Amino acid sequence: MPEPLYRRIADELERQIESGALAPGAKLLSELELRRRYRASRNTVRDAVRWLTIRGRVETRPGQGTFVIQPPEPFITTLSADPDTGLGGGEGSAFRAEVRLRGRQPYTPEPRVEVSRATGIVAAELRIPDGTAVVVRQQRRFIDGAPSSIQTSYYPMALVKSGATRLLEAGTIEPGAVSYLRAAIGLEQIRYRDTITVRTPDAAETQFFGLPEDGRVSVFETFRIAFDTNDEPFRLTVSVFAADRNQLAVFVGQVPPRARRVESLRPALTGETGDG
Amino acid sequence: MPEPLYRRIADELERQIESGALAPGAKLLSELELRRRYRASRNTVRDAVRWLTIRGRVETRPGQGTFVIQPPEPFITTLSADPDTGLGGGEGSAFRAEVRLRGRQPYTPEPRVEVSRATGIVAAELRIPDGTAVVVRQQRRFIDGAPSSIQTSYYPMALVKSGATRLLEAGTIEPGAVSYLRAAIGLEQIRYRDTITVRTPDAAETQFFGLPEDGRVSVFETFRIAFDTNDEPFRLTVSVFAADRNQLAVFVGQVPPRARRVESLRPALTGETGDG
DNA sequence: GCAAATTTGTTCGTATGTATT
DNA sequence: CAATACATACGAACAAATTTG
Repeated sequence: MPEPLYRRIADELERQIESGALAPGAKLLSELELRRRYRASRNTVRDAVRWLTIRGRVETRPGQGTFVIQPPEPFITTLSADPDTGLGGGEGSAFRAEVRLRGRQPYTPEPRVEVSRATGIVAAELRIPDGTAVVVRQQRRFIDGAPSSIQTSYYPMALVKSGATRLLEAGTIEPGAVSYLRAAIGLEQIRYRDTITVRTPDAAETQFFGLPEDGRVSVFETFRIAFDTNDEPFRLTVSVFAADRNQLAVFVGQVPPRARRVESLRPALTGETGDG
Repeated sequence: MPEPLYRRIADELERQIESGALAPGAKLLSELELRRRYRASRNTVRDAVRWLTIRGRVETRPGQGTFVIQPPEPFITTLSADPDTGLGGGEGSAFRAEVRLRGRQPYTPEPRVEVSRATGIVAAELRIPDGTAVVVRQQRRFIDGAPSSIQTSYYPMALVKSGATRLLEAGTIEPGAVSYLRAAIGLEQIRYRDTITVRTPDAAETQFFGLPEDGRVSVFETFRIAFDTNDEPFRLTVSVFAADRNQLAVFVGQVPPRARRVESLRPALTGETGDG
């Protein structure tokens, strides 16, 4: 019946965090002090701290202590297209514009460009045979110096042969690849489809975003297929966002206003909660 | 320099999972067997299993063993509006239609309806004074018997006074509350804004969705504000989705096709990964 | 239905290593 | 270099959940 000791300690610490007695950034008592405070063994207080760590409430730093997590100021990426530019999901210059509008500092180093062969999902979504050459353009994006997202786009090599040669150049394409394709070869993007998933980051993403290695912070992945006027897919863009510092917005209908940052509401489940 | 022992054990087990040697649903060796197999103490083996647990690769069941996670078949909810019905994000009948279209079985018990007072975010987003009465309608949704999402809508009581009395009734409003408001009091929803976040589930959500208690599986939260022709917000809908069994889709542009389920691509970071 | 065996969960103690101040 | 703090690793015992005989 009674909760295990480590949970009682964790719950008590969590209450102190919720109440503000332990503010974001504050240092918890050390393991030895917690051990005395709760008359538990060091392993048990470590279990309590680990529980809070998995829940994303605290982080431990070797040699320093355990600290209450300071949630990063979230950045909102608008997936639906801007009515003026047609850009959405932080494509091209839209990213820097959206970031500056919030009074924050964007940084987008030169994209990495390479040619590889489409396999699996890439080939299937672009409706090209497995092994067909594709241009891969990868853009890293930073906000206020912190890594924010990684965008990887796949274009069939056929587009380059049709005259869109700048796709192969290493520099940024301003204001965006979509505008360039329209200007260069008359390719019109008439619609796109985004699919959003949440998953555990892989090792490279963990490293890039500076996430904890155990994978307790997840990433968003948006999977965008863009179609031309012939209803053919001509671009696949995969964007990966660290979930602890990003939100997504979608506007449907007339005259989109600006997205507002949203705190979580956590609506209470009404009535009895255990009938499922 | 060498990786700690528990990580080496975890990595080896993870490789076996990746390679398929340990298929989804398979039972791992017991802790005692792993202890012999890797010549490590039971605690060290448990650390390895915990690592995989946090990463979402395995789950432990007391008295039974440790099993490779079987990822649930994801369900895709389309946030953008259906061009025919104007419904989006699984509103009203759109949910059951979208589920059936996938050959799966929807279940939506009667919504819970109650009147409470708007505070904080709810009041601010609906632009009504703190403490104003609101109708709260909460809908639980199941797919193939498994809890899938919880939708909570807040309507200003003023709508009821204007004649939309069915908002207070406990039954489902078919085909949806939006159509009803248009028919009953001429209220037209001309646009909405969704904001999507990922967070740790609270206790009630953990219980409803049957998620692990340590909060390692996160939830999506979509925050929808709907506006009428006067550009006034008249509805706030918060939907919470278990992130391990849901994906979201957004269509932008002409003639949305059907969303396709997407496996994660995990695009490799090109070039050196450590310049951040 | 019950008892035994198996398996994970909790808690303690102890020792040593590594990172930071 | 010393002190402090967290990380890793071992051993041991008992509890709780589940399956098996």
